[in-house]
Amino acid sequence: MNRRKLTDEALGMIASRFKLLGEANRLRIIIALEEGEMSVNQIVEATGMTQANASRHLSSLTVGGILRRRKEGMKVYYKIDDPSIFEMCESVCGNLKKRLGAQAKIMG
Amino acid sequence: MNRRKLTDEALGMIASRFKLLGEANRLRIIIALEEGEMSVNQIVEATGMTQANASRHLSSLTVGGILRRRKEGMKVYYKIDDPSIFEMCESVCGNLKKRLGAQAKIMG
DNA sequence: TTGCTATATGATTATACAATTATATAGTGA
DNA sequence: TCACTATATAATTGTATAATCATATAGCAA
Repeated sequence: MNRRKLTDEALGMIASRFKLLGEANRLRIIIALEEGEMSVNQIVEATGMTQANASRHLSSLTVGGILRRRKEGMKVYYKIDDPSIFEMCESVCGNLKKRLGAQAKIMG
Repeated sequence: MNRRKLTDEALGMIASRFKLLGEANRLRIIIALEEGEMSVNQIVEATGMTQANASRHLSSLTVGGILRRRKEGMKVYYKIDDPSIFEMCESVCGNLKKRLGAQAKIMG
């Protein structure tokens, strides 16, 4: 494994992580979980997604290391495992506000 | 426009921004431009992409507010317009390292 | 066992989008 | 004008993936 290869691999991993955040429904899940741990059913209710769809997204977020899964009896609870994503969301939000503000200025 | 609608719209915008970063070739462009402004041809050489493909990605990065475009004679120069993306990349990198480190530990 | 609840997953469809090829546009000089 | 360079874009193709429906699995209770 040479240096160039490593760099490409790392790049792919970084891209994957961003891609994981690049979906409104997954962001909905993350935002819902900012309050704390929730069961799948609670997440389904909070986000308005179908159970199957929520389950799929929960799975990819967990594999991607953003969420953590805990099973208790019949229920499965998810929570944020990587709080740094909130900083990133804030960073994006801040920048969007700035851009929108600038646009609003242009529009008059 | 009610509050719920606004929230969905904002969510979509945030997701779009993350999605923009969720592509290895676009990250390649961004990393190349960390050094400073470059012409399209320079970017093509630096990243190894085809000219057409690079142009497409440059366009979406510009529309998305990440790059800025400047035309000078026959050439078009691009540069980073939103330096906050570097913080985000660092944040992701840091987290990946942590995760990989933990994995390495598990593997022994 | 049967039946119920909670979650996950297989199969399918539809859509988004990255990559490529060929071509168009714009700028420059002979 | 013609030829050349630099960049953008239309048309196409292939692939990834989000959403849905139906079903499977697991845990619990009667």
